[in-house]
Amino acid sequence: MNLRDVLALNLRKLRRARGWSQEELAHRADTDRTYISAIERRLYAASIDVLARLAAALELEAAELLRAPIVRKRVVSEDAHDGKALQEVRKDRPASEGDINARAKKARRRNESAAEAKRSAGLKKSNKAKPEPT
Amino acid sequence: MNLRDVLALNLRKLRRARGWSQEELAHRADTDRTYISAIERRLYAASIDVLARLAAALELEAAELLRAPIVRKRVVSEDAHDGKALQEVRKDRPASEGDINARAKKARRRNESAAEAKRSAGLKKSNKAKPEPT
DNA sequence: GTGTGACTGAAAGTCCGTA
DNA sequence: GTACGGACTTTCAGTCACA
Repeated sequence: MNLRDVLALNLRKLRRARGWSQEELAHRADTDRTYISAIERRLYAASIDVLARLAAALELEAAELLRAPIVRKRVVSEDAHDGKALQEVRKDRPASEGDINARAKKARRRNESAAEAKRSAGLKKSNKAKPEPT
Repeated sequence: MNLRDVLALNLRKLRRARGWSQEELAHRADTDRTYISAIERRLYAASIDVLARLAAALELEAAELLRAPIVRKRVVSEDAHDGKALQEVRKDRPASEGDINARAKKARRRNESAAEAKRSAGLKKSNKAKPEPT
């Protein structure tokens, strides 16, 4: 689940929760109807500028638009709890979905041999927390 | 404080907290060295695609990168507390800074008279929570 | 009310260099 | 280690007509 999916899902859900059409949201976010449609269909990777406008239109924080949809996992334990028994869990898998945009890989195909050697040579205090085996 | 500012501040802070150079982060995020520099200088409104890569590189949620920087307000009460006495507060002002990008205004200059009338005619259940007197 | 193709201008994003 | 410049390609952002 990449951010396009998250944004698309959140946008559609939040928009409908307010009873707004795409056009209505588009108007409030100062954008076009078809653009909202495109975002909800994951066509574009919206910039944080439009993200801010969308968040403002929906009257919530921009960060909320990028948070994975909440999946409430009910605790079925024996002792009866109240609402606190519900545990919020987000489907936040690393995910290995086929990437929509092929462009991102362009940067990945750079000549790393030179840069890698040059950089790792200066790696002294950098914590290598991400081995990243390609 | 718009999202460019938030991202710039968060990125620089989180990057330095890990002791990474811009180039180091750029490498981990599969992007360019100069691009990280540009983001930190608020030159671009990064797309959510790069936002995802940056978050992955920093090993945190993308939404965290867009959350207003935390300002810890120390409670100076008489009884000595431990770390729990610190209260997290985010500077989350609506803010009215002059917008950097002039392009966004292009959509704002549309002929609203027609669209407005057409839309408000169908406004029956839509909660007009945003009067927005321009 | 929404999806879609085509189109265009502007900005994102990459890559080189220099200071 | 970072800022900043130019030149370049790709994508976004915005709009329209049509289904």
